[in-house]
Amino acid sequence: MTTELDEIFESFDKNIIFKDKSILQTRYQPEEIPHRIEQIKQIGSILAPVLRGERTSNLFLYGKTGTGKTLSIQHVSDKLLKRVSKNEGFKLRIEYLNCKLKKVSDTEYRILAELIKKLGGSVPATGLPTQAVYSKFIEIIDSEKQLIVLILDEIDQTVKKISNDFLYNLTRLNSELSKTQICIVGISNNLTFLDELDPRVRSSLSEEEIVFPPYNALQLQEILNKRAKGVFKEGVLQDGVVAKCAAFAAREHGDARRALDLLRIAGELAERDGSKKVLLKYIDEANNKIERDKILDVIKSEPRQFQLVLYSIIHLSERKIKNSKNKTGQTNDSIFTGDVYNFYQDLCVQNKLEVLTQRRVSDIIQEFDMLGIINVRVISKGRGGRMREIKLAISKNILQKAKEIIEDSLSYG
DNA sequence: CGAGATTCATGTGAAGTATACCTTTAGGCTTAA
DNA sequence: AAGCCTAAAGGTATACTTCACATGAATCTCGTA
Repeated sequence: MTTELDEIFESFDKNIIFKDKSILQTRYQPEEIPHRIEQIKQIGSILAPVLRGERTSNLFLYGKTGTGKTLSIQHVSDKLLKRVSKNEGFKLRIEYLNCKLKKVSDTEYRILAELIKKLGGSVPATGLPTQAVYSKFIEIIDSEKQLIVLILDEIDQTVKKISNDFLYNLTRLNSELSKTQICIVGISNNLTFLDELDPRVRSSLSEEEIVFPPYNALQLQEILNKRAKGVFKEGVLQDGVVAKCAAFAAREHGDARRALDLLRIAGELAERDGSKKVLLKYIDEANNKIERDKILDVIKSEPRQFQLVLYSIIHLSERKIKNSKNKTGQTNDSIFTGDVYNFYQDLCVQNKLEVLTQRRVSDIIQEFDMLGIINVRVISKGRGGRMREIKLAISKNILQKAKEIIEDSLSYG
C-alpha cells in the first residue's frame, strides 16, 4: 500500500508537465494584459485625478465574462496605489467588492456590512436597522479625509435582488460626505444592464463608460502563449494545442477565462494520465470535463423537487431510447409532460416526498429548458391534446453520473 | 366532401396561500455617569 | 439613563396551489353537392 502511494506521490512530484500552474489560475495577476491597452489607458486617464486627490467621474465597465474587465481595473488600481504611497499628502483607498458572492448579494444590509468590514469597521450580522448600518457606513468613510474608489463587480446582480434605490443612494453619497470623496466603478457583464436602470442612477453612475469587446481567436492565442511560457515545461505542448484552446474559447464569445481553464485542465488531465506531453486530445477531454462539471454543478445545486423532475425525464427518455431501438430502430427520444408527471408522482410517493401540482411541474420543466438541460417544444396532437415535447439536451455519457448525483442527494435528504 | 364545432391534454395567466427570511421594535440587560 | 442585544412582531419575497381560461390540430357533425 505504502509503496503504491509512494509511487503516486513520486510521479506527481516529478511534475513532468507543469512548471508553475498558478499562472493559469483565475486569481493570477499578469504583468501585461495583451489587447487591453486601450481600455487600460482609458481607465487610467479617467482615474488619474485621484493622484492629485481629486474626485473622478464615476466609471462603468461592460463586457462579457472573460474579457478582462476585472483584470484591467485591478491592474490600474494596483499601479495607482503604488504611486500614491510615494507622496503622502492624502489617503487613497480602493475597495473591490464582488456583488455576486452569495453572502453579499442578498440584501442592501449585507452589502453595506461587507463594505464596512472591508473598511475596517464591523457590524452585527443582524439586528440593526438598515438605516443605522447606512449611517455607520457613512461615518466610517467620513471619519478621515480620504479618497475612496469603490469597485462593484457584477453590479447587475444587486439590482436584480435589491432595487435601484441602493445604487441611487450610492451615487448621491458624495453630498452627504464632508471630508471624503467617493467614486464608483461599476462592472457588469450584462450589456443591457444600463437600459434597465432608473435614468437618474444611470446618468450619474455611467459618467464614463468603457466597453470590453470579446477577444477573437488570434488574440486568445497570444494571451495563451504568453501565459503558457511560464506554466509548462519546455516542449510539453503538442503543436496546435494553444490554437485549439483559443478556437474553443472563441466560440464561447471570446472568453479568455475559459481558454485558460481549458489549457489548465488539459494539462492536469495529461499529468494524471502520466503523459509526457499535452496532446490535442486532452483539450477535447478538458472541454468535455468543463461542460460536464458545469451541468453537473447546476444539477447538484437544484432543489430536490427539481431533481426529481429531471430524474423522471432522464429515466423516461432512456427507456424510450431503448424501446424505440428494439422495435423500429428510429430514434424517437422525445417524451411528454404527462408521462413525466406520472413518473414523477410515483417517485415522490416512493421517496415519501410531497407531490407538486402539474401546474408547478410544468413551470419546472420550463425552467430546465431555460437552463439548457432539456429542449422543449409545445406541440398539439390534435384530439390527443396539447403538450410539451421534451428532449434531453445533455450528452448521454453524463446521464448516469447525473442520476447518481440525484440519487445521492435523495438518500441524504 | 368540407366548413365549422368539438375535444383532448395540457399550456398559461392571475390570484391566493404558506413558508422562510428580513427588518423593526419593544423589552431586558449591561455599562457608564 | 443610555446603549446594546435579543426575542418576538410585523413585512416581504418565494414557492407553490387553485381556479379559470386559452390552445391548436385531429376528429366529429352535419349540411350540401
